[in-house]
Amino acid sequence: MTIYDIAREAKVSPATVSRVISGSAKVKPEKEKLIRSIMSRNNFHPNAIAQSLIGGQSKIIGLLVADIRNPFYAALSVECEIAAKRADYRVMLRNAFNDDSIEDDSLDMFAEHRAGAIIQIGCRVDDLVGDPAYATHINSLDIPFVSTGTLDGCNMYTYGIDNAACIDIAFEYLRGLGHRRIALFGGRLRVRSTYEKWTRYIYLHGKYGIPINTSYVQESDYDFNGGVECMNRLLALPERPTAVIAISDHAAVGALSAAHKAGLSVPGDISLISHDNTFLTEITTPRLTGIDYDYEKLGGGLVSTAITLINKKEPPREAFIAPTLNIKDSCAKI
Amino acid sequence: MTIYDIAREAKVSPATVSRVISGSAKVKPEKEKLIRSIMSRNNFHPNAIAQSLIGGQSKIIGLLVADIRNPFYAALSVECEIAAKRADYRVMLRNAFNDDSIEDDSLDMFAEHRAGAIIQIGCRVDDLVGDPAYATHINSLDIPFVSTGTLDGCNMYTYGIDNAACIDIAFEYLRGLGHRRIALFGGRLRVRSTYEKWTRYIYLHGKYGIPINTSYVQESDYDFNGGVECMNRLLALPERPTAVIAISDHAAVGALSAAHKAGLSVPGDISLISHDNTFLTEITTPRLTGIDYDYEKLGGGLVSTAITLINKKEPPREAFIAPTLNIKDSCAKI
DNA sequence: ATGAAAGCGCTAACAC
DNA sequence: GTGTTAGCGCTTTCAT
Repeated sequence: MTIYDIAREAKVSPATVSRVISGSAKVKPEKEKLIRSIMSRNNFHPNAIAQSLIGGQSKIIGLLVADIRNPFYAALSVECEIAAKRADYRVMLRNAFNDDSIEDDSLDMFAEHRAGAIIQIGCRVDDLVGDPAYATHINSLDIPFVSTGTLDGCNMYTYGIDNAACIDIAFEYLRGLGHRRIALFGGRLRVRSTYEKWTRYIYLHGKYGIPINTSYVQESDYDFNGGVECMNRLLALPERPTAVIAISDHAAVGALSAAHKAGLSVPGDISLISHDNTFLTEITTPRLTGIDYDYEKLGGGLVSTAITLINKKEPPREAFIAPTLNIKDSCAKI
Repeated sequence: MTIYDIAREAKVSPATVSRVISGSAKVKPEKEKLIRSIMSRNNFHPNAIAQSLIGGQSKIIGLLVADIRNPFYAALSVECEIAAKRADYRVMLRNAFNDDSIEDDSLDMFAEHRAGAIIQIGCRVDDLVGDPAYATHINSLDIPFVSTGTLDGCNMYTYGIDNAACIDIAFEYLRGLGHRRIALFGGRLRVRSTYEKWTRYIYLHGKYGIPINTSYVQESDYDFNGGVECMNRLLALPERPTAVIAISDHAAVGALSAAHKAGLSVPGDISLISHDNTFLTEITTPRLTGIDYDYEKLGGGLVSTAITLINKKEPPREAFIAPTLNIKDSCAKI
């Protein structure tokens, strides 16, 4: 079933059928009605492939994420999909699993499908020190590239989160509750967002003249076990912190578990504040207070930046959304 | 950059370039080497759109899930993507969010992209009583349709989970631990998998001559709050169960939380067994014993069924993988 | 308002 | 082994 079949049945030219599909030009109402009825009677679906072949570009946005099983990426991907749909674009999702070769391969796959734009969330765009080869690869594609992160030497656009502000909010909140011995843990310094948070953490200590206890800053994986390990290390300290900022919900849940196992009450004995506000914060006891993002705005911003570029307009090179504090039950006055 | 440009530069015909891209026929090695070098020097990516236009079909498998933020769907989607990639297919993911109109729209979108097959996990293929209109819609597409569920009147293939076996395993395990007052909760009877589990639960009571306490079977949402509510209802019973089978990890976490809030120990006072074995089972205290699925096999089976159909072969109409028991810390001898 | 026809980038059948 | 050529289904000038 093609527009030729429809045209023959409606006794019009294929061009006329095309016009009613795309609405690109006026067609006599009675003809249009006839054509539409023939199309629906035959379950006709215009061939997006043929349509794309003409423009040299498909209405697909390639979405490359680190791992959709991580609730943060899942939440953000969903918002990207919704935003894309609103603009009549579809999302082609790929997981990179922190495997460079999958990441490269995904880029090529998007290129082969002539994606209008590529959005990447996680993996090499998160590195503090970017991989030049990856930047070159991206540049060679000549496809608009948007990310929550950045990559030096890459012609790209960033729509991300204000990481320093995350720490500002968490720190000020804890400080307002009377905390002075505040730890920050989880994550890797080679990840830019984490690096920026750590930097801000140090800056704030300087600002308020609080001495820095280097043991209060701990590196780890971003997951449950990372949180467990960090918390155990902190609890073993001679002078343990009264409050803890975790780099992710997942790590925070691990930290909470470790604290409970050590017989401590949260927030009675130690306050805990998290990042990402995924559903995990709702299923723990106590529920986790944490830094929240407007996922809809973030996903919408990524997509609209991408679509602006597809339309040959110039969006801002960088934009950062402001995080907010979502107060639940895991922090208390000291 | 097209194969024509490559051909001109290599002084061969476009067909020869096509041959080296697809490997569909022998090409003199020196020519092939030259062509490949020209392609890579120019970052040439063969146009998948043009390729698809010929076959009338793309190498895309449409994957329709209820909600990727649910860890069960995320785990399964990932396996589908990996399996598809291995067969040189790409996955186009769509979330339906239990919204019928999005579900229908997604189907049409897949059809427009000439997806080779559609895999659906969740939503209307899970209903005990199928929606005939949806079946008609699927049938009209004339695209191979594979699902973990089923839909009456629909020309489709099922690759799912043996739900009765889930209950067999859980029930036998608890029975072996000495439990006789076993509750089953969560989920909705209008969902086929849940219905099958409930049915099996009742059958097993008959088999062992255990009287059924109708209050021990509770309907609810599949999420955290559903679990909380069910557990609270069970705990309010004059004779409360000694063990509980939750319909999902999410609900189990809620149940655990409710039990703790009521001052009960799990598994000391009450045993808890879950379904799905997502990462949630690892982040609770105690870690949750539960029914596990071989996600890789399930995702692989869905995809290979789809690809078999794409290749005009006939896979089994129905296949069900056997669940297993993953023993952790939430069940104890009575 | 509508039709005719060229062409998007590629593959496959056919010829040599 | 390799070139020629006819489409795949659609959009889009260019006429009318």
